[in-house]
Amino acid sequence: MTVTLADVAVRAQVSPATVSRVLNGNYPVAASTRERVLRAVDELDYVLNGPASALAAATSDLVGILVNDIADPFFGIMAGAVQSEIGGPGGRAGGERLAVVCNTGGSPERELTYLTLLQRQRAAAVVLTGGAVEDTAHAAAVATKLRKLAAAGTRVVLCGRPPAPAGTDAVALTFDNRGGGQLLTEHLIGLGHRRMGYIAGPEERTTTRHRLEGHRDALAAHGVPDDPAWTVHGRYDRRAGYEATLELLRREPGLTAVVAANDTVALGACAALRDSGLRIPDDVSVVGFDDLPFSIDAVPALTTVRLPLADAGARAGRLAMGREEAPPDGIAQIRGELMVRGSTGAPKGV
Amino acid sequence: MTVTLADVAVRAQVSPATVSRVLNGNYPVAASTRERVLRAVDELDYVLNGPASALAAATSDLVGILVNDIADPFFGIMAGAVQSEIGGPGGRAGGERLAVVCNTGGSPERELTYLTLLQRQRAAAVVLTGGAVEDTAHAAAVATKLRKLAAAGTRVVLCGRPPAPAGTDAVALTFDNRGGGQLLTEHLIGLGHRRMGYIAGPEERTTTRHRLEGHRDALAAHGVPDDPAWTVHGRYDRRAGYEATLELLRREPGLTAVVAANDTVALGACAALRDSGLRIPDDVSVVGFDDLPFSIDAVPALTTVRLPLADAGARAGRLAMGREEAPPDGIAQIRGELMVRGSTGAPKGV
DNA sequence: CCCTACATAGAAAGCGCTTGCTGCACCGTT
DNA sequence: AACGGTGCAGCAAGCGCTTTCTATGTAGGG
Repeated sequence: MTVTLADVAVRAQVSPATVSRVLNGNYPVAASTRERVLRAVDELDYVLNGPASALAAATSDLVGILVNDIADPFFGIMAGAVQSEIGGPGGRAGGERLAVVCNTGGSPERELTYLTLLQRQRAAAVVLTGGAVEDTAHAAAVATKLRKLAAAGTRVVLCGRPPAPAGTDAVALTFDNRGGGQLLTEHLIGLGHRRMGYIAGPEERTTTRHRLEGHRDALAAHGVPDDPAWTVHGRYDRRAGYEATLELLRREPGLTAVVAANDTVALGACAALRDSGLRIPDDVSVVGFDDLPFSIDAVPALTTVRLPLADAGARAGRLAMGREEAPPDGIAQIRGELMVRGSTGAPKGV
Repeated sequence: MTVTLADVAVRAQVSPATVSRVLNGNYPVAASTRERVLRAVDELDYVLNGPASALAAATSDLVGILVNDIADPFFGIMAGAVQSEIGGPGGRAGGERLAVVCNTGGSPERELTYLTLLQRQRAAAVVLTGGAVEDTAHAAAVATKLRKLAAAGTRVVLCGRPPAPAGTDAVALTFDNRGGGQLLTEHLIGLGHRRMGYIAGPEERTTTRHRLEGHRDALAAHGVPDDPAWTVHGRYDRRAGYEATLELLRREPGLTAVVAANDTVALGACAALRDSGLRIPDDVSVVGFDDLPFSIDAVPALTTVRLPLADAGARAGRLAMGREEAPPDGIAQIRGELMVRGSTGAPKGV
């Protein structure tokens, strides 16, 4: 019923082997023969059977991209950039690759399951984005999985994620979350803030920890008091930012600034402040992290740290395709850039 | 080197056929045998070879999701919902399916290429999201492709997209863009607006046309003048909204409202108005479309039409899996809900 | 004019899995 | 006691492609 390689071969009056070679272009085929084959392909409207091809060649053209939340532009931007580089349609590379974007929802189990699924598909490469979960058992399981993937010829790239344990020869592009956190808090300290609330992400994520550490480093470096009660953990979403802000205000009505784990959380914080009758930045300054597209449209525009998400994703894509050399030691630290905008100002009375 | 079904069979002292049947669970296998097999699978850490399985069974567990822009939450939300329903890890269904999210960037060619790629992979289902391009040649090409996919057993679902030509037995979940556009403009007319600018999306998209038609229908129905110069086309992004607004202001400084093609564009419009020294909604009212999460955080919050993106995506996922009955005629119209918020008010002097 | 070299095409052996059919116990019937 | 069922397991034939190895035709070199 469906057209197969053999059908094309018959029509072009050549052997199946020749058709395969024309299609793969990795073996000399006389120009006239090639043309005949291509015409037959066209006339029969032949479409290669991917699974069969993958089975015979022991590799597929699938590239997996693991993200925590596909509805979050933070991941969408990276995923899009990866995809544009791996040579899918419209990508600049030749071979046509299919990007498989997998939504883990931040769940370690799902992450593992997706890795198995990709292993099952004999994926050509896997890109893991976003922070890792700090759970020893899980980290070990992931490392094992990655090692197996690598052993099976799947290239593994971490994008915006801390390096995997040694042994996994995965290339890592990590964001300098710590440095970014420091930048932000130093900016606030420089403006005169001394009582700053911190809305952190989920406790067990590396991203959360690093950003928070950066904040604390800055506080310590400048001798600014750091009350544990001024830090609240929550999810990386608007709602969490809203609620955490109300909670912080309850605990310390005298806060002059709120440092949010990321831009989305910061928006929630802004909403909560506004609803509490506080003006930004006159009463309370707010900072975010990531510089997602909408941050500039907040009113006032959000002071934040810009992460080059698209660049990082593109680079990860190239690394996944072996089109770019891995950084020394397989690790590259990517810095963020402080974007000072309207949501921060000097505290009242300074 | 890699463990195969045969290895497991040897270890469990059964035939490969039995192992396959245990794994697929679609054939009676004695409990004791099953257990032995499962233990062997576990001990050997066996991972099924997807391509081989797909080849032999003539179907795969890949589900394709085509989106215009993966970095846009509009699509991210739908894609995430589809994915959670198709039974990937964490999904409620049993079988483990891999969602392949394909980023067309709105390009017809890429759309076609991706469909071919999915056809090549013998995808179990394909979900197309977002408006279609109104180009006869392209539409015909897509229809042909969809027909072939369907013939090959791939289920096709359109989500937020107008129904495909008859013959393609694709189920369509379409958004009532026209009705939504009408709602918005009627709301403005009701507030007293008479000079409204309209920032439309790219000309050739169905979504663009339908929303614009809704707007014009409302104008006509209420006898409000409709100057063609008050409509500007642009892309569906913030930048386009910003520039289009400046252009509209240049053409007609007396505008009292700006109707944007979607929320993202509306944000750009707000920024342009603000930068022009105009207050929202005191000087100019603004409305968007879609009600993306960030719309409520705009200041003032955006009046818009809420589209149940997550619900629609989930439903599309279920349809793609054959877990939900198709609507009569294979078409379901999904209405939007008017969300009146702070960005609209009566024009000055009313 | 024969021999070696090169360029191309073909034959055929899998790749690892699924599945229709067959085989064989064991059981309840007549 | 012979027989048809029924429940499980195995055999073996592919699924459609890639790729190694071999065969052939042609062109040059001696």
